[in-house]
Amino acid sequence: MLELAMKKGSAELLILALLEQQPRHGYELSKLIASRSKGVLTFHAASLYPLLVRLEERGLIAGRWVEKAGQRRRRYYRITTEGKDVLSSQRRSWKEFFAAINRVAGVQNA
Amino acid sequence: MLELAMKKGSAELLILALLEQQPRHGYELSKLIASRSKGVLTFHAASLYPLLVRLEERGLIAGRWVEKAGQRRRRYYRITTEGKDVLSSQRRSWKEFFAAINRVAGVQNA
DNA sequence: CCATATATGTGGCATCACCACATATGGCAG
DNA sequence: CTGCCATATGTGGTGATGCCACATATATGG
Repeated sequence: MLELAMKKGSAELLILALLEQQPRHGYELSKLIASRSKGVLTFHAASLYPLLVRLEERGLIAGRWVEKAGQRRRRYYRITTEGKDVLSSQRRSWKEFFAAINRVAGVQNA
Repeated sequence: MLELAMKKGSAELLILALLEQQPRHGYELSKLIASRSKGVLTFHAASLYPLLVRLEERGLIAGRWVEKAGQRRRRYYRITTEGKDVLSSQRRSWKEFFAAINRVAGVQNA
């Protein structure tokens, strides 16, 4: 498993990117992050739900409760226009970050 | 400037990588990280010096004071054998982390 | 009937980068 | 010669964020 520290701040990017494709609920997001990263990234419920609340407070995502028979209630989130802007900006920042790390520490050709 | 959160944990990798090349002192490390990353990464004194102490306590680097006339005292650090092992392992982890982020969030082709 | 997966959430803790500040020396401009 | 900047190392307290343990509630399968 990866070190705790290096994961900090990545959850926000991952959530926004997954919600860009379609609205999803919290549990689905945690499973998707784990499966698509092949188990490398795993964000726990205690990290994820408070983060979703913060993202909604900041207006980057919008949630609504969906109740269906034979299912526990789910809160589906969709990305907002502002969220898309932030995602686009974060993708650039992460790319820049990766490039900088590679330049200094030679991760790519290690 | 990059977001605070995404930098967390990267300082350790950067320091070990720079010390792999040759022994250096704290101030030099902070300047090197800033210049080689073209200003994208900037670790402040208040982050760097405590981290150097922690790395030395963990046996990954070893420091010694060097006093020269016409210079303030400097503490030069060299990477230890154990530090090289950890660096190698961290390079792998970061590479894995980058790949995972790219798979989930599509940073590479954004 | 009980364990597991689904589904959301809280309280307290650890980690780690930051700001503000402290200390000390050399060199340069005014 | 005085003030300011770069060099050089360090501390105390704060904020952000992920984690563990725990709590709650429903559907499904053995």
